[in-house]
Amino acid sequence: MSALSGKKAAPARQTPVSESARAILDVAEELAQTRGYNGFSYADIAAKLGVTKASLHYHFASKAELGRALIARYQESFGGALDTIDQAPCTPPEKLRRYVELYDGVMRNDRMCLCGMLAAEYATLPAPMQKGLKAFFQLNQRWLSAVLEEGRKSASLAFSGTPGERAEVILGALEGAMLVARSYGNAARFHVAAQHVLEDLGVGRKSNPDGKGKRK
Amino acid sequence: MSALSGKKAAPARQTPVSESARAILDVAEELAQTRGYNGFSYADIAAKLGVTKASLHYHFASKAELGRALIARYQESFGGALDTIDQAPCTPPEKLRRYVELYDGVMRNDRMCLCGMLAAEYATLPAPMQKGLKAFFQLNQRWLSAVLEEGRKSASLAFSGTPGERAEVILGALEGAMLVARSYGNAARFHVAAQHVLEDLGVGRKSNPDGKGKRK
DNA sequence: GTCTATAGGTGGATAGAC
DNA sequence: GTCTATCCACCTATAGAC
Repeated sequence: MSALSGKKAAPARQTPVSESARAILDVAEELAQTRGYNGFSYADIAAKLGVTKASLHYHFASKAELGRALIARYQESFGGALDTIDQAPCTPPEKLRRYVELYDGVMRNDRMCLCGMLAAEYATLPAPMQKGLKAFFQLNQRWLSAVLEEGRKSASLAFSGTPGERAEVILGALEGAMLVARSYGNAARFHVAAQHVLEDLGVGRKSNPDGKGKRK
Repeated sequence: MSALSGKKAAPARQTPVSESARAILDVAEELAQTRGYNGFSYADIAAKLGVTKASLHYHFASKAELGRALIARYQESFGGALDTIDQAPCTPPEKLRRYVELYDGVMRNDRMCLCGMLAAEYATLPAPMQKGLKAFFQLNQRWLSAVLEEGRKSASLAFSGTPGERAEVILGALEGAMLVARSYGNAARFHVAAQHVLEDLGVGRKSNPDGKGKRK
């Protein structure tokens, strides 16, 4: 399964790593998304893969390096998904719906956004991972800002404040909904919350794909 | 300093613990709110207090017990703050403003909500702590639901969906804004995001305390 | 590339003196 | 209540054989 929902968004020349390294990253990613960076060890990964801890160090010399690679691959994968959305000829509301679907897919997988998870542990992370998190959130914020601006111009989206400010609200709302849903609710409750976030922007349901109609 | 912003909301008969236990909880709380449950150790607390690890075990036999007490005290403190808001004669919009101020205070203290932080590590926490988190989020959701329902009846708040659903959106948005702000932005950016969350409900700025005027 | 073996450190936790 | 001393499990990481 891909790093995100499962859709392979173009072959996407991922960071050139061996097949073994990819398998390690897959397991580490799942552990990081469910238990956090400080919540798993090389022993956990080794056990799941049926290898020894020492062999992991051959591919990733340190846990810090593994963590850095984890974020880099996630960002690449997520960025690819955003590119795919941009390449499809669709309206700003439809773009936002697809954006939310990315998060929906993660939740249905019983995980939460890798970077949202790691953001909680920010103060304990090595500097390269901290930089990676900032870059990931900026990537999201930039993409959302562009979509919001386009939507405002075409009157297909309605919101107060600047596109940049609103992008931050949306990003926070989705990350937070995942965070809370994992302990308090579930994937279905996340979906409901996410739909309300879309509604607030004037994005209708799928039965209204042009997004012109607002409810409330 | 109190568990929250700093306002002492009534003497609030906190869980009956010794002065030493209180000091331990204070330090542990700060560490948990900045580094997470898996991001600090008894050694960290002992160092900050100038005592030995062994003496900590006298007050809290296990880290799991310390974590449980941490959440219990936080919930008690937070619940007290909500009671204080309810006892003051103010409108639903004003109640929400004060609710957001609680979170603002936490952020200005360079922390994030204890339970939002621990929610990320949910899968790694002992069962009593998991139950505590659920209870905290339910407390928030119930309180917000009641305020939203009251606001809808008096037409001082406007929102789509049920009060319960909207409460979840608000809670997630605030928790997520804190989460993201700590790595990507700062307390000031959290404040901006939180104000937009209020605006979306038709809550105006302080210059308009009755909350009747909505913008955009 | 993967293994065995181990180093060196830190985690939570306990026994028993004071 | 707090200390010293210690236990043992686990952590990341390395050396060197295969």
